[in-house]
Amino acid sequence: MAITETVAPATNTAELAQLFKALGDETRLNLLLKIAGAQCVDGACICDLTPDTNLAQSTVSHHMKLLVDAGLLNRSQKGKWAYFSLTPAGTHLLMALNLGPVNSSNSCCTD
Amino acid sequence: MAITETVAPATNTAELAQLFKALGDETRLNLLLKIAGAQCVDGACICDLTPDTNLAQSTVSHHMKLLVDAGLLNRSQKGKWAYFSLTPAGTHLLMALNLGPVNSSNSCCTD
DNA sequence: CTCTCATATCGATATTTGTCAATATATACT
DNA sequence: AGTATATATTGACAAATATCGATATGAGAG
Repeated sequence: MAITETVAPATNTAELAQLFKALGDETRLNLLLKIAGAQCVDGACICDLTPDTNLAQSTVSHHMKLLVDAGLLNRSQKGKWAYFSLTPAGTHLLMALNLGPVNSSNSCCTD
Repeated sequence: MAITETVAPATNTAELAQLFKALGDETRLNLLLKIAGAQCVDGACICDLTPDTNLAQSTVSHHMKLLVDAGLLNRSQKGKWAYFSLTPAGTHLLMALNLGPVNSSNSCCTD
């Protein structure tokens, strides 16, 4: 049995568990899903994401780092802002789980 | 965006996070995958599963409970032994993630 | 250069979680 | 009944984690 390399960046159970751990927090899961929903625009910056959470900015920043480290999100600096978007692996994972607006036709922008 | 009911027993982000939390521990993940691999036979009992883990019996029992509570495993008592097997949701989830020996043709027993 | 704003990092703390040993429960077997 | 075995539950403890406030970093703007 091969741990899939198509769905996740994980190659063994330890890494796979780490990936699920990243998803296993409601705050992070909501952040991820919100970013998945923002794929049509430009991604999302922490300033956009923080208000919904009712958490401190530092806490949100910490969660984002975990999601990036898990290979689910990309981080790109644009001026003062840090924008986050799904990695291919993250997109693939959400698709496999039927989560988020990114489905088989990921042409949400061209509609 | 609807949280899928096809892949997971979860209906909202809190439950979904709980599901991922159940998967987000290497011990539990290994237990789950081993049980997935034992689907051909009769499921697996804790006495079979415990030795591999190098953990106390009570710890394994505790993890099994979490996996059952997450909706991933069924528990059935057979005499003195408790046997565990994947729920349909658990099977579906592993298939979606391309994990375990249970793939699109789940006819592992008839081979 | 200085000031401001967005984000990251650090240190501290409260909560959660994984683990074990001990005990309880429940199911056979004699 | 009495014993042995398989699993669950309980209580305790250590490690991990989520959170915050304070501070640091870094990138425009004036």
